[in-house]
Amino acid sequence: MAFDQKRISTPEALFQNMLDRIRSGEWRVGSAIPSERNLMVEFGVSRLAVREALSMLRALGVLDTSHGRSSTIRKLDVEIVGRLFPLLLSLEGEKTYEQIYQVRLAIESTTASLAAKSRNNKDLEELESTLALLRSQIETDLEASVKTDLEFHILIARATQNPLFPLLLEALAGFVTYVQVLSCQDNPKQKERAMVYHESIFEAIREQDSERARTEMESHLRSSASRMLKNGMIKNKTRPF
Amino acid sequence: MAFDQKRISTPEALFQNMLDRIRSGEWRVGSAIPSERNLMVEFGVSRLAVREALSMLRALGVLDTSHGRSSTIRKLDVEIVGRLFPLLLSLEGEKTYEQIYQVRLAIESTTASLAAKSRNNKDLEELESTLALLRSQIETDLEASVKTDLEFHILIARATQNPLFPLLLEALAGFVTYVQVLSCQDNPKQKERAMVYHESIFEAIREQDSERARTEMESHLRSSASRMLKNGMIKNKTRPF
DNA sequence: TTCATCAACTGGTCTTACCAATTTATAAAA
DNA sequence: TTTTATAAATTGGTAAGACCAGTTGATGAA
Repeated sequence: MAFDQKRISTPEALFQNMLDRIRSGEWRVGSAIPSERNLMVEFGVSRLAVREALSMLRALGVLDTSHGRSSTIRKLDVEIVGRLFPLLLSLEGEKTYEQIYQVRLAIESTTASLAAKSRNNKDLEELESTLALLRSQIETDLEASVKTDLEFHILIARATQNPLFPLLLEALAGFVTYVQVLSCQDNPKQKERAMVYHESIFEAIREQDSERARTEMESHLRSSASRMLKNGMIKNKTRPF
Repeated sequence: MAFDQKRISTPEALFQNMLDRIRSGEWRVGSAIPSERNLMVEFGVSRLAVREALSMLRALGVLDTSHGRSSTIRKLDVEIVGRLFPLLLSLEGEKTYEQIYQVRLAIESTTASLAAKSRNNKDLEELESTLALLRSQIETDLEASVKTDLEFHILIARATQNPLFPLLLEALAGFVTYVQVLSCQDNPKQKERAMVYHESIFEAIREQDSERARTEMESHLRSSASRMLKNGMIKNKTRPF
């Protein structure tokens, strides 16, 4: 009786069935699916079961639902994969700053490099204005500058034109920012040094020098991480929020 | 009137709330959550709403439910990410593949490098035996070799001693594997070429040559990705099942 | 033809009730 | 006393019925 397979519940079965219909193309992307009432008679189940199954599709992001209208199958893009990253990371238990930093370095050295290749003019403008904002904030509102700092990094990730990068970065950064808030107030000089890096990175991206962008980003992250660790701000565990 | 944000429905709100509880650690992984009846009084909603919210958690694989027992939280099932891939592929095959590949390259070039520095003897042994298995499989069971291939990469990620890497890789690689299964049967020669790369990577990790490990890994991924795209394996035709 | 109005959809939510596993408390048996 | 059987109490699974609230489309008046 140990290997007692969990009997699939009605909503679960419906869910699988509907997923199959989507995969098989019976329910095509963009088109409307039958109403809940119709589904319940078709499957011969209660509306509750139908609604639970639909909820599951909704949770996966494959179903678009709004009040009076009938639900439609949603066009999936990589973004929904990315949406799961934050969850993935937050459920992993406690993480050290170093672990997150390692991943961040892996991601961001690539985003910098890719951004230099793929950035368009709009990206460039946004980067520049954010940089300007950041410059003003390190003199006036250090605390706010941390948020802007992160924004700058995310803009770079966005400039890769690959939505997975900003999503992943955001998920990672959620664990780190609050630590930086703690530490930045004490050493405005560090902030200024970081500013120099930011400008170098920006220049490299503007000039589409992907190698330099990568290098500068690496240096930037390495330097800020090492001071973070040296200052002992982090200690060990980080927990989101 | 136009920017009428979709009002979040009750189950949706519950879902978010519960997700937050999980993220914040209020509901810890492995522990049981309150019963549906308790939840409905706590939130002041109907049982239907509670059940729909729980269904969503279930769909993401973060909730373990069986009949008479109370539900328990579990780590996000990376498999469910994989479940989405077939749906993703049917649309923008190449674009999707490329985007995921970019992230994978970013992650894996780093894992190879870090693994060379941090691997212990046990890691080395596991890598070696997996490599041996892989070698035998490319002659006997090509299909199974795809799975072993992935395992090899994940072992490298694990050898970094940073649990975030294998986690991310698993989520990303499920997709790649799926595609490779489609394509590998046709070209065993490619498989052999990949084997050479695998061995180079292994050697570099064994010799703790992190730079070479990174380089070989990059070459390996680049080569396998380019043939994947060139062979037109992805296209849009890949409507599974 | 144009536009307002009103039915007939559609999803959103609650209530009540009962079934079916599981766990626990309880009482009987060893 | 320990063990074991048995009976609640608890938990999830499912159904049916009723309303509410947006949306859509047909109807009919201007």
